[in-house]
Amino acid sequence: MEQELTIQQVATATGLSVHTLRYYERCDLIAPIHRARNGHRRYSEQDIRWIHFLTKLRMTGMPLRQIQEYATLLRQRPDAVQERRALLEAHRQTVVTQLQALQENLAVIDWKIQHYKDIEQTLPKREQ
Amino acid sequence: MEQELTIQQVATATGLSVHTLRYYERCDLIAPIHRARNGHRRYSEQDIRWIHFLTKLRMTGMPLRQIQEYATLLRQRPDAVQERRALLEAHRQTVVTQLQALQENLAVIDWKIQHYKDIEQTLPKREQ
DNA sequence: ACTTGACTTAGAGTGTGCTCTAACTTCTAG
DNA sequence: CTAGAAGTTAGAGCACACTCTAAGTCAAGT
Repeated sequence: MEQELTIQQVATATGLSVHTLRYYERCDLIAPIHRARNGHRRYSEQDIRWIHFLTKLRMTGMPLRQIQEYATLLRQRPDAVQERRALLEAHRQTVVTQLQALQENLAVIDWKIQHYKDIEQTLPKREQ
Repeated sequence: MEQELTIQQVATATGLSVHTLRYYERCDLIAPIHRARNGHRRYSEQDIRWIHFLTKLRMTGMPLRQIQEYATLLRQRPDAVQERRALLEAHRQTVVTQLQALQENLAVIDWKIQHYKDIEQTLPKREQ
């Protein structure tokens, strides 16, 4: 029942392009994928799960370099749970900071939008 | 009482580098800055205010291209308040979406961190 | 007169993260 | 047997946002 997916299927399932999947493997973000007899990649369930998680890391802005470190740790020292947690917590902190900054800057933009609305309401005139 | 700042002072005040300030001007994100007799830039209060606002836009991920459009609108059609508001509101929407995605992905990372904590507590063993 | 330091320009270089190309193989269907 | 679709590789190319360099100008201080 081991379902092995082709690169195209994985691309569809994860939203990454086949180019990106190969690129990530080249950069060691993904461990060397098992090959069919003809040399084509066959992704396992576990591969897919990892790819899903790595896209979460990417989408929170973790650089490929750091994901690569995490991935290496995961493969070479699977029992180094603490180290992996430390990496995730460090990243978590940068995301939280990023989130706060984003909210503050959004507030400024919202304020500006409101300012424009006020101007529009007090009849079409000029403004800085 | 018109305080005119040098590029270095503006860099310090805004957190941008002098290189970036000149680059932004070249890209039309900043209107041509008034020059002293020797050709050196002298930034006005208004210039500073605009640069501060543009950094908010940048920090929320607005591409330079879009900021340039907004800046052009601001300079060439100062009474086009509605158009500027439309640009800001479109951007606002992408920021809100971005914010939501960030929070969802952060939740996944938090879940993973908690998972690691659980493993660490149930004595040093292995894990996927 | 000379050095120092802040500025100027055009243009080259860099880092990140893809994205695409060319040339090739391999499998399947007609 | 052949055409076409899907995969492979190494490596080139691209978009974005800076970042730096080289060569020069200019004003102030010693």
